[in-house]
Amino acid sequence: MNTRGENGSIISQTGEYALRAIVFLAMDPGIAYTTLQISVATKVPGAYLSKVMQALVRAGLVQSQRGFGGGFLLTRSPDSIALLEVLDAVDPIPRIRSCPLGLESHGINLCALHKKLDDATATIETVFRETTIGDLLVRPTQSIPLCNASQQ
Amino acid sequence: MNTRGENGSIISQTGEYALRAIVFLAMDPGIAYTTLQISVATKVPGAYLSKVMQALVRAGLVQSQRGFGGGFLLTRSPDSIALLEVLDAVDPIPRIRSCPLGLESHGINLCALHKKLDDATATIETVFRETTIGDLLVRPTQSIPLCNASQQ
DNA sequence: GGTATACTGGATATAAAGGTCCAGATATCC
DNA sequence: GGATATCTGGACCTTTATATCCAGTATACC
Repeated sequence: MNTRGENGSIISQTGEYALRAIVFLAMDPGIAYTTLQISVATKVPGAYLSKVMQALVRAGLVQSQRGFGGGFLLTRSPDSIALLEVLDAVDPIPRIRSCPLGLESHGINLCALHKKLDDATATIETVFRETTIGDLLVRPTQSIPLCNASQQ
Repeated sequence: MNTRGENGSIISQTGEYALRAIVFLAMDPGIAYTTLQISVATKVPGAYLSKVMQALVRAGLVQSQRGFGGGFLLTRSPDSIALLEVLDAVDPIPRIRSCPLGLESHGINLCALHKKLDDATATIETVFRETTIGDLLVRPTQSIPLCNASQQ
């Protein structure tokens, strides 16, 4: 019913865009990049990226600077930014907090289903909480990752 | 950018509907239930559930019977149906198979990002592959789960 | 101060997911 | 064989996520 032709990820397209932008900025901490520069490098539609960056600024993850020489800049060290924070800034991972069916007449087994679904959600939430942007950066001293192998 | 007010799950709304229906049918294997009955019990919009059931029939998970006394029926034992099969029937979990940016000029760090995202996806895919509908059913011999506690 | 650069925020457009409706096809019962 | 029950499939509507556009504002340079 849903082809998911474009997105192709468990997180929203917007969430992915936000992560791409933050990772890109993290590659040169201290240097400001414009929306256009980030857009080209990360292949995110410029006009939409503009909205995404605004959300990241509001969340305090990124600092903006207008005018000539302006652009966007991380406010913190990449090692201190969890992937989850970035996702939360634009599109939080939805947890199942109450039974979607209501309590009255719902079967106990459907309850077990939602427990399982939320457990799975909690698992990836934990992964994203414990992984930082810094973890994704390839340092010069480290070996080159299997980039070609895992993509082609 | 996305409130996700309704769905509230890491899988699509449609995927959740499909799971609810299958779990419901699994509670009484061998008995046919109509769209209306399933709809009421699982609180899935009837007209839409009709579409979801069609997909489950096409996938071979469910058998349909028209006319008086008809309805839907599981084709297999609940213990042999993985959650992943149900999701695949309506809305497969999207894996990241190739770099969303293309290879040429993309940063190696964005590659690491997608690797991480796909790893997380693979994790929940595995959970859903190894959990069966039967696992969600509460047998009479088992104790009552913490249904009220985890929902209200 | 004028000009060019760049973010901000609101309005609007497009695409996809979710949802409805109904005529048609089968099946059962009497 | 008529009446009723039920799934099927196509057309259509609604809502949400994604994406675009542009006027406004702040900043830097000369």
